[in-house]
Amino acid sequence: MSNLSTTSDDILACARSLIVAGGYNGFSYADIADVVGIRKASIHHHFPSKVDLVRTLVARHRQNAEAGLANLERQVSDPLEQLRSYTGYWQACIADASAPFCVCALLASQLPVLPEEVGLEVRAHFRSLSAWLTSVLERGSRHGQLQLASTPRAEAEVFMATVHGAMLSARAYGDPKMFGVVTGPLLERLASHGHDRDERRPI
Amino acid sequence: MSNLSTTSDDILACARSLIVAGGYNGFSYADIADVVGIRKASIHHHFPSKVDLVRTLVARHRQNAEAGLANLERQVSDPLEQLRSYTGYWQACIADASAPFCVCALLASQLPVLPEEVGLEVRAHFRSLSAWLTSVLERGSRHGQLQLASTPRAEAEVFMATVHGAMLSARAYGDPKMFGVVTGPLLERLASHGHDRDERRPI
DNA sequence: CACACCCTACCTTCTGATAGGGTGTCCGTC
DNA sequence: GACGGACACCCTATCAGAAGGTAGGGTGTG
Repeated sequence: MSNLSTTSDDILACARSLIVAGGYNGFSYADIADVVGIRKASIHHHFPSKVDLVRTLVARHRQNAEAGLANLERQVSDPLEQLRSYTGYWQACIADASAPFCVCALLASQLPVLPEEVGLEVRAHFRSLSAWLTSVLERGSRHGQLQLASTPRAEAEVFMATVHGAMLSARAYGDPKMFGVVTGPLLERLASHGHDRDERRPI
Repeated sequence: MSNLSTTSDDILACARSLIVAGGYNGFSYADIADVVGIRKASIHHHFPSKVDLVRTLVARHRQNAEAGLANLERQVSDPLEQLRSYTGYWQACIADASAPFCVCALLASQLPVLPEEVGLEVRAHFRSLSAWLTSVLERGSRHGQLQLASTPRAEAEVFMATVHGAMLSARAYGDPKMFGVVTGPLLERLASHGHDRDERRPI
C-alpha cells in the first residue's frame, strides 16, 4: 500500500534540492545524512556511490518529466496551452521555491566535470525535452495555432534555451517573477491570435 | 614595461577556466597549483582565501566586460550590429573553446551556495549587462532599427536569458553551433528590415 | 536462514588554510 | 659604494576538517 521504502525516496528528494542549490559538487553524503536523519553509511546501503545516487536521481527525473508531458498531452490538446502549462509548471515551482531550478539544467552547466554516466542521463533529458517541444510546435504550426519563424526543431531549441535562461535570471535577480517576464513574450510571440499584438501594420 | 607579475594573472586565468568547467566547488587550490606550476601555499600569498580569489576574478571579469561593451559602443554605432557583435563574441569563445561559458552565468546558477561576497559581484554583472542591453534596445527602438514586442527592459531580459540558455544548450549538446541556432532567431526577430520574414500577412 | 535496513567505527584522500623559512629586489642611510 | 631593513614571492611542512567509501555488527521481518 504505502511506499516500500520512503528512505531512498527521501534521500533522492534531499539530494535533488541540494543539487538544485549548488550542483554536483555542492553537496555531500554528510549533508544528506543531516537532513534525512540517518548516518552516512546508511546512504551507501541505498546508493553505493555518489554516481549511483545522482544517476538514479536524474534518470527518475527524466522518467517523471516524460510521464508528466505524456499526461499533459492527454489532458490538454491545444499546443499553445501545452506550452503554457509547461512554463506555468516551472513558474509555480520557482515561485514556491519547491524546485527553483531544473536539476538537469543545473547539472548540464557542469557537464565537463560530471561523471560520464550522469552526463549521459543529463544529455538524454535535453534530447527528450527538445523532441517533445518539437512535436508540439510542429503540430501547432500545422494547425495554424502557432506561428513559427523557422523550423519546429529550431524553435524548440529556442524555447528550451529561453526557459533555462529564464530560470537563471530568476535566480540571479532573486525574483521569481523574472521567469514570467522572460517566458511571457516567448509564448506571446508563438501565439498567432487574430488580434495583432502591437504590430500595428499600416492599413 | 612587462606585467608586474603574471603569476596572479595566471592563477586567475586558470581559476576562470576551472570555474567555467565545474563551478565554484568544482576546483581546488591544488588544481590551480598543478596547472600554474607553483605550490598551493603560493596561491594563498596572492589570494589569501578562495573567496578572495573568486571575488577578484568576477570583479575583474565584470570590469573587462563593461570596458569591452563601452569599446563596442565607440566602434559600432548601429544597435543591431552591437547585438550581433555581442553574440558573435560568445559564439567565437564557444567555438574555439577558449571560454565555453560566461563565468558569471555559471556562478549565478549556484548562487544559493556561493559566498555572499561572490554572489554580490555576480548579481552586479547581471544588472550591468541588463542595463547595457536595455540602452541598446531602447536606442534601436527609438531609431526604428529594432522592433520590440514590449519594453526595452523586458526585451533586454529576454535577450540576456536567451543567450545564457544558448550557452547551456551548446554545452548540453556538445555542439558550439547550437549557440547560433538559438541566438540567430533572436537577432532576426529584433531586426525590422523592410522585408517581412515569413509573416506573409493576407493582402 | 536470509535479507533489508541502519548503526558504529574506521580508512584514505582531498580541502582550504597557516606557520615559518629561504630567496631576491628595491630603497634609504651612512 | 656598503649595509640593512622592508617587502614580494615562493617554498616545505603541517594542520583540522570534510570528502567518499568500507568493514562489520546489531536489529527486525518474511
